[in-house]
Amino acid sequence: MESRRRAQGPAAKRLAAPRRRRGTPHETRERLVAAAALEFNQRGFHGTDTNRIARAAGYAPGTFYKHFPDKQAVLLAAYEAWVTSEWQTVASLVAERGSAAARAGRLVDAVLDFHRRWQGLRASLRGLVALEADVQTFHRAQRRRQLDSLRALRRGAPTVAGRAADAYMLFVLERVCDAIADGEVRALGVDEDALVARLVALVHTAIAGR
Amino acid sequence: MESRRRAQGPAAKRLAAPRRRRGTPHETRERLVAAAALEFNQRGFHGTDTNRIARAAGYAPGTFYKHFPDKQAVLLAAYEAWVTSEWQTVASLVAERGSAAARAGRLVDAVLDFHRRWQGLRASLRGLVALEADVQTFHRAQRRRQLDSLRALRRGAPTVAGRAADAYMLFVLERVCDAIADGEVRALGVDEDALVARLVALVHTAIAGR
Amino acid sequence: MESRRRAQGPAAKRLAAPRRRRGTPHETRERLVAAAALEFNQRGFHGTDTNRIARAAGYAPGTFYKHFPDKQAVLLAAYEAWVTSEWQTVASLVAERGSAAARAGRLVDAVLDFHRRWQGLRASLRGLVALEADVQTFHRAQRRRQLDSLRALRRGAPTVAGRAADAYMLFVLERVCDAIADGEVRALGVDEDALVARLVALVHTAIAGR
Amino acid sequence: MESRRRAQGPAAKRLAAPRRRRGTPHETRERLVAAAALEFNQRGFHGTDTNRIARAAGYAPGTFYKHFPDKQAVLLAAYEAWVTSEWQTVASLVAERGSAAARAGRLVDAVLDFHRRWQGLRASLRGLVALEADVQTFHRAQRRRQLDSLRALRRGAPTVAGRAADAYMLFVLERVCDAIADGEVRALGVDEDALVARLVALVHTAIAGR
DNA sequence: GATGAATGAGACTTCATTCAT
DNA sequence: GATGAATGAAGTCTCATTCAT
Repeated sequence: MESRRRAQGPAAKRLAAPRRRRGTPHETRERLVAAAALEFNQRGFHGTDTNRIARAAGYAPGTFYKHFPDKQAVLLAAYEAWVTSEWQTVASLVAERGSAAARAGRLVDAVLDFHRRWQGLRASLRGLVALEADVQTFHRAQRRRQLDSLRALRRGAPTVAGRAADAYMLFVLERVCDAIADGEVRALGVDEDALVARLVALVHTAIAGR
Repeated sequence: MESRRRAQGPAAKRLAAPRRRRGTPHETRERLVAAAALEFNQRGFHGTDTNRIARAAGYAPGTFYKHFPDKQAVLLAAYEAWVTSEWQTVASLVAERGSAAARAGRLVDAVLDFHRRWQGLRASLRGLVALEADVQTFHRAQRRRQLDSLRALRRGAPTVAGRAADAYMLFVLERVCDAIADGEVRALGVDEDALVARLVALVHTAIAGR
Repeated sequence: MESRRRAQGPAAKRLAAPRRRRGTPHETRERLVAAAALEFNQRGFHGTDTNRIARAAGYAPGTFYKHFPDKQAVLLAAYEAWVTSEWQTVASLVAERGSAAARAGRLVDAVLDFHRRWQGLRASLRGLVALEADVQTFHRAQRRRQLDSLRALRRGAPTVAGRAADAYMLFVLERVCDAIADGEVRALGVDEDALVARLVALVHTAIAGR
Repeated sequence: MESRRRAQGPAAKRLAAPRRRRGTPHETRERLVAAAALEFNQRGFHGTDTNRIARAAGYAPGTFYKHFPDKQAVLLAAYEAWVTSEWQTVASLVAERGSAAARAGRLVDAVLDFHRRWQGLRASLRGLVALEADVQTFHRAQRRRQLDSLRALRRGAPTVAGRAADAYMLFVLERVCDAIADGEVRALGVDEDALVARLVALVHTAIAGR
């Protein structure tokens, strides 16, 4: 009954692991971010797990942690990719030729499209921004970038009033697009076009001076 | 029926008796809802657990499930309590005497106050509305109630355009108040008063016709 | 391809869980400690896991964490139980009637027996004491208790020299008993009885004055 | 055969080139052993991983497994290197001229120094010796070498009694030096010098006959 | 009605090991 | 010989939920 030690035995050695090189680490990371964005968008941050994200990207669980320290880190990466992409689109639309009205219309359409595609991710994010300090910090940094870009677009004087107007526009645009994107507007029997028209008017004012 | 106390043995300790918080089932339920609202507000839906909620309310884990089928159910109950309370306040403010401008100001203040107090709960909710069918259904029902109330307040013609305007106002009010409530506005260096002024103007227009 | 949310479905509810009340929580805890002691003793701290300990004690994995904050905590509990038990035995042997020589002999036998039974646990402990601050703190507290008890047993002057002699005895007793207990002595072709005799002599000196 | 450098493109960065540490396989192995010894000493066997060891030695994870079949193998290699080094030092000290007392003093100092430097490695080892058959076998082989060396040093009769005395001395020396090395003695308020004096006396007896 | 110990699926993360390059 | 991205089994811990008392 004594000294029953050394229990590990030969089975202590870990098994092999067939693996396929599928490009650069950077590509792997991108695949993970893309898979995570999709997962978060469809099931929410708390509705998936890192194993599932890795599998969706075509990798084993461990691979995830070679590229991100934890689950929250991909969220941030996915968030950043999305914001960057959206903002580039917006910036190029604003810079286009054409009447301010036309540009405003295209801009609202583009934002609406982004919100439709990333509705779930956005919803998850809002919950996390309120509770996770890192996410909040990141979110505010993005917002600041947006505001700064807006100011540059306006070429106007960086008065506080201007900044408040910009912020107001961002909040309104964001919220109304969310409402349309997640189907709330339609479910409420509210006319989407009427809301879009309001948004276009709002944006028009903001970029008209340019 | 309320005298159920632990029979105290002869050597009854001087320690404050465990003091069972008894009462009607309704009271128990209310305490649970209140505790849940606080918990969700502070730590988010995924940041607490039902045991913790029960304990915060002064009950054992099992008690929770005597009153709610699952965790989501309290969220809905807490949500309803909050919306009802907010809307009663709003309705009474609108109904007050005084200029539309004054009433609009008080209304915005009140909404802002609610958002400040329930910032965390609101943030959690947004994530859940997008992901959980039941929460979404519930949320839309509340929204419909709000729109219907607004229409009644306006006493105006229930045109679709009016409904769109009301919805727009709700979305804007909600989003900007959230931004102020969670500190985003201040962190961005944006003038809060300027934003509040915009909200008041918006609300003023909506209730002016009354 | 949009809004594919609400993925949880009915399977989101957790399943039932038949459970049997097997006594007081205190008894549960004791069973867990006992099972952990056995596991650590046989497979080492890093050779088992908390799920296995729980199962060995007749419980589900979660039960473990109702009684201990983490794996290290049971280690400490098992350690304490063992030290207490050993020291009670030792103290009662020292207190017995009879010649100092006879008592010294019985004491060494008893210590040796403890070391034989808890050899694996002791070995694990030594590694942890060096690396985990909490374990080290705990270990030193136990050691201090031993030294204090020894001083009391000696009834002698609490001189530093006396304390050094006591510590020396403890270390030697411990190490040689370990060597005998884990079979090293026999494997080396060294005469166990000769070593035991040395220990008895050492202990005799220590308790002779009493 | 050593000129394998990354072909540097035309735009070769000024950054210090990756500087491959090449050399004979033997050198690679030695570096790995040295790095492992340090890692085990600081963080314990279960506190590091083979990737970390490889990196610390300046290599990639795969390189480790070109030189050792598994993690345990480096431990053994590090252990052997250390024991050999210690024993060479001890042997040369014993062989020195001078009084037995002086030599005993220097020997204890040397052993204590070794224990201080390799405290963590030693602690890890003790846990593994009890649990891993290979480590135990290896450890006993080393011990036998020590005992045999001691006998040779004594030039005396290889009686069993003598062997027991040698073993006793080794155990005591080892344990007390460990206790001093890991700070336990000081933490207990025990006089280190008094313990060292006892060790010197013990060693003196052992080598006096020489 | 309330209790609270117990459940167990499952999420997050680690790391010894492999193999295509 | 070396590389290092990838592997995947496994361990630690959580928490929504149940049911015998």
